[in-house]
Amino acid sequence: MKEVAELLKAKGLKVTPQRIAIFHMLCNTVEHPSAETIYKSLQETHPTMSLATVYKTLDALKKAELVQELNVGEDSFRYDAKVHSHPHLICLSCNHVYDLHTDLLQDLREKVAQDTDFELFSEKIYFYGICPECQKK
Amino acid sequence: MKEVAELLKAKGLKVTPQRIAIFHMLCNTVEHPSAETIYKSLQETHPTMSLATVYKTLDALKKAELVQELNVGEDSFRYDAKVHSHPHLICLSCNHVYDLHTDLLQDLREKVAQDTDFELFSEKIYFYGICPECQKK
DNA sequence: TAGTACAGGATAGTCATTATTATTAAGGAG
DNA sequence: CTCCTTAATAATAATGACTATCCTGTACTA
Repeated sequence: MKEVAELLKAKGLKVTPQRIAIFHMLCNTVEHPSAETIYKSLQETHPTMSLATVYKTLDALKKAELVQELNVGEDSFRYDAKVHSHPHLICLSCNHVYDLHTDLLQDLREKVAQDTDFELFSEKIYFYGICPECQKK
Repeated sequence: MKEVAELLKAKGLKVTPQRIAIFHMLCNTVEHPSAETIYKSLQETHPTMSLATVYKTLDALKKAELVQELNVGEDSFRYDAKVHSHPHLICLSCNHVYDLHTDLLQDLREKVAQDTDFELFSEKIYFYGICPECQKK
């Protein structure tokens, strides 16, 4: 919990209970929640927190590069505290979003940059399919 | 123009002037337009066409797999008549979206499927950076 | 050519996100 | 530690992309 506050401060963000709660929650989940989901799951511990605060905090965290925004094709964004660029796997059955840790994409950005003369900063890579759990059903 | 109608019919879609216009426009652009953009650019030739028709047509084309929907992180979707899965390059300066034709990603889906035990159907890959044009400025 | 199912047009509704505004609290200076 | 300034929060209204509705019109089948 302490570290969370430190990270915020290190980025020049004012440290508030709301920001700590949201960032802490994102750091300790593997779920890639949406703003709405974050809001609901913090209702218990922070019942007075406004949904607008969640959005603004996520925006602040995003700009501070403490969080990345995922765009898996749903009607809302999801958020990931693992800010290092990595691909995601989306199960079309249970709608879970999983991190993919692989070195298959290691030099990809560099190679693409060479091929296209683009100056590349980041990439978003999403794979869509059925997760092992759902395949069993 | 004829082929466009044939493609629609082949997919069991009723052939209407509006659908022809929208699909034809998508087939002959490299711009990856949004629904709004499509609507505006067809105003001249089809002034009576409703925005709702654009949305409904795009939905029909998407379901018929004649078009793919892109989600580059803007507040609206873009559409691409090149339905074969291919990566896109987004210029953060001019906001243009470019197709990337490369074989760097050839066996990627297969490898990822093996690594993760997912059954994979598709992927979306976006690279973000500055295009050669904008770099000159 | 007539009938029917489905597409189009107009527009109201929905829902995620953003803007607004008054209030409150964080964090630095003294 | 207390005051002050600035920025964050809460509540809520507004925005804007997209969807639903509903009635009219038209593409296709026989």
